Amino acid sequence: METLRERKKQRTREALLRTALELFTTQGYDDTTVDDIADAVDVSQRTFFRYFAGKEEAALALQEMTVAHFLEAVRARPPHEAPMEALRQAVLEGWDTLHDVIDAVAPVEVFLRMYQVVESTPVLLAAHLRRSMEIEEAIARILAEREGVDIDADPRPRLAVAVFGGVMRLTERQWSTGEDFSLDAMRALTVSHLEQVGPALSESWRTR
Amino acid sequence: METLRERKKQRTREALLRTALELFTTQGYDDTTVDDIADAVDVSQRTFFRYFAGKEEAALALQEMTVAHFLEAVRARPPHEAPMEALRQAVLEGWDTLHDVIDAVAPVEVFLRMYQVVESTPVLLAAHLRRSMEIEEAIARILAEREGVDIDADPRPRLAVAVFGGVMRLTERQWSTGEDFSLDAMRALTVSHLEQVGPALSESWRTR
DNA sequence: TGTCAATTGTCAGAGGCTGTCATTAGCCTC
DNA sequence: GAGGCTAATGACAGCCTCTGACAATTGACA
Repeated sequence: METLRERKKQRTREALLRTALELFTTQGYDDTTVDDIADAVDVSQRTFFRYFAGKEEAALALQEMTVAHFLEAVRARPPHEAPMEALRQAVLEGWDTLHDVIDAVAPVEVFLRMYQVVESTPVLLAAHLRRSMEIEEAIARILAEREGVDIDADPRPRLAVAVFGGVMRLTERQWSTGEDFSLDAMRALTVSHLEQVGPALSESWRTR
Repeated sequence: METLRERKKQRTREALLRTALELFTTQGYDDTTVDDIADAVDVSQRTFFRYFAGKEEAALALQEMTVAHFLEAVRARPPHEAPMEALRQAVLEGWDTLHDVIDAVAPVEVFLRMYQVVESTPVLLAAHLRRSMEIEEAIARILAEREGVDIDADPRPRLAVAVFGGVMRLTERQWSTGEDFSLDAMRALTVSHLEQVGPALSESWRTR
């Protein structure tokens, strides 16, 4: 944060983001116009669009901050771990260290409430899912490198990530619509779901 | 198709849809405005929005037509099949009988090209993914009923569908970006991917 | 044929987003 | 520290998606 100019820019961006999140979580995403946000920060609407590609980008900014963090966690997993176990541990680690990434911008509570906003706002949920797809591709590449296989010749990296991603998205949904909306609950649900993937894929469920 | 009024409505809707698909597949989704479509059909823009909730709905209309068809295929699977196998057969059956559903509105080629448009247009891809999520919930309910388990007490139906859905979305993506963009290729890729899910989830990939 | 209801067109307007251009304000050099 | 340079902002104007409201049209039906 060198010059005054850069500090001002930083402050404007943070003010815009904080205000946007505040409005999104209190009056909802659709009921918040870009003008509302810009007016509250006392800048022109045009300025908002110079900092964010669109309303969506502001709404998903917090989640985006956790992405790099999670990818790094995957990369840092010890090589002897099996692929799925590495993903599992990386996710849990990501939740456990969420504060380190989020706190500088917003309290974790805002992050959690935004999660619900995303899940309950069709256009945001759609954007979130598309972004998740991109992230899955990135993870598949990390996994392939980790295991020393060619990602274009061997389908297993992308398949493993697709399965993992499917389970994680289900977990997100269940979590955000359930009653216990805490990080602990998310952690527990993740563990539980990953444990039951095996049984769910087994031949028959009736021979339980 | 009783009255003249209803026939006219039907014709207007079909003209709008056909024109929309034509324009989307030739000049792209983003470069096609609703006015373009309405003008080509010689109706007002307002009329377009009376037939379709938005541009998206027109773009995804063909895919939507196959959904009910696929759900029916799942329901029709013999009860002795294991859940995952039932889903697998239903999907393959869906592809094999695509003509029965699509041909009345558009040639299969248009369906295939729209698939590529959807996959390469961010906003459409996002909408498609969100819709896929809703469909997964519907399938999970069918599976739960089939197997006689409580969908809210037993996580296995949703988990199985989440895994299956993850693999199918990967398959869609690989297919739409590959060189062989035929129904046969889709069929083959589906079979191949589902065969390799097991190995991809196994402990280590290096002991191959 | 005349009444009723459904379909459509027209108009106005909100909201997201972009290009353009003038203005402002920080930065840097002499 | 005055002046030139450049980055950031504001102010418009405009396009596109989508919606509400109202009037005009057109099919349905007695």
